[in-house]
Amino acid sequence: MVEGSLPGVDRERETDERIVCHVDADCFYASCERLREPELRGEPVVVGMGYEPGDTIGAVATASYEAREFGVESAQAISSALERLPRRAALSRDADDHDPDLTREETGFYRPVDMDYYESIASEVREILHECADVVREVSIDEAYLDVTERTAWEVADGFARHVKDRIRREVGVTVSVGVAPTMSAAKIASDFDKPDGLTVVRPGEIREFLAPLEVELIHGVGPVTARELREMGLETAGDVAVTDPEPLIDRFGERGRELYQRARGNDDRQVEPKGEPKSFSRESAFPEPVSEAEPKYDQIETLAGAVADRAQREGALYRTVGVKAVTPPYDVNTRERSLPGPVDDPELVERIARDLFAEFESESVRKVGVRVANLEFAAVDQASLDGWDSQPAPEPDESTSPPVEAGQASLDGWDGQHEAGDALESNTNDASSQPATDGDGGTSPSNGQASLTDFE
DNA sequence: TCTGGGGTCCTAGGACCC
DNA sequence: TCTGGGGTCCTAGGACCC
Repeated sequence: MVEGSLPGVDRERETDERIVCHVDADCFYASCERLREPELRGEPVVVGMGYEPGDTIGAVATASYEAREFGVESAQAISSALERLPRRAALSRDADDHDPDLTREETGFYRPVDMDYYESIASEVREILHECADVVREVSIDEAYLDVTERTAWEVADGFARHVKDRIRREVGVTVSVGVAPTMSAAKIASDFDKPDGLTVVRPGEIREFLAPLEVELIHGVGPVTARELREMGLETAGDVAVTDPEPLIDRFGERGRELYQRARGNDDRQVEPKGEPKSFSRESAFPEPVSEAEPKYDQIETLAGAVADRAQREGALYRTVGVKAVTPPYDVNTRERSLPGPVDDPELVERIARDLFAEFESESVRKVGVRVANLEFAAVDQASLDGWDSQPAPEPDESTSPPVEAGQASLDGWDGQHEAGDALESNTNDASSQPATDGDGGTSPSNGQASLTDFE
């Protein structure tokens, strides 16, 4: 019943009176683990990277509310988490390994991240969300905005939200918190307001009052750095920001300052829109301790380059920019990137460019490395149609599969010794970038290939 | 909090073009 | 060529989010 629109209400609505629902799963990874391991219910559960017994680096991805009571938090290092909440298995397996005063109640369960499984649960949730709304924006695996303007009305919005929550709990088995408000930004804050298993409705006209007492870091987009600066400016709450002179905010934070001011006042005219294609793919990994020797770093760069290129290929993405990241002690993040004259799908080239860009850090102490591809273009075709030209089982460096590579190599002259003297080699990157546009043999380059298949999606 | 991984958006300077 | 203004692309870094 709540899913139908009520007679007489939808015609009169202004566009600025949307009904936006923000749905946020409660400690999603932990809930998923409990789904397949019901013994974990009611127990402290910590899910994270590097949680295979024996791993020493890693961090908390999700801590159940029981685990949070011990001070375990998201993004915490595994070592800190284990100090606050020892591993339950350690208690039972090795009685000498822990404080003898430790009771069962002071230990928790640790599980490694299993994204494939969480993804499968998330897709069940997504299905329900799409049945409940006309427009859904998935923000992450456990979070989405719904525009439900046409499906409900303010008078019954809480019943609608309850219905969404109940369906997800009954049909999937995880709990979510829901916020309903006239704007995305207020809905987001509302879903967080009463977690876990929360339901908060903020009606039009109530936004300012709802936001006013909230600490500034609760505003989306305000992190530790901005929060500290705001406090230095004497602004502690959203209400403080809402009534301050916006000029100093704009001077200090630019566009973000303007936006922050508007958000604090409850103004946010963004519409709920589906997410669109990704803009980049990346992989990174940390060493157990900083590495100075070149070899292990290059090995890792190669592995990551391969993984990133593989991901792009699986997703049907061409990329025009390749980048690397080197994190040096104490925690300096360095990035280098290079753009190619045209989009390619060429794992070998990703590897070569990544190695080349990384050379600068070859002999430096590095604690973490990463590889990234960006400037993506998606071939709007299904995998079967891709088989003909870019999904060969063992892709040969075949000119016909990725013509722009040649131009790319030209821009790499000087390090791989492949160049001959010639016009292309005098070109700088910007000159070279005009080449795809002047590509005369339409149909042979991947970008042309995809253009002709656009209608598939 | 001595620090994991995968993303997004913004800014700012320089190159280059008209 | 003592020299304006606008626009775009590229690169590096930073803040933030989950």
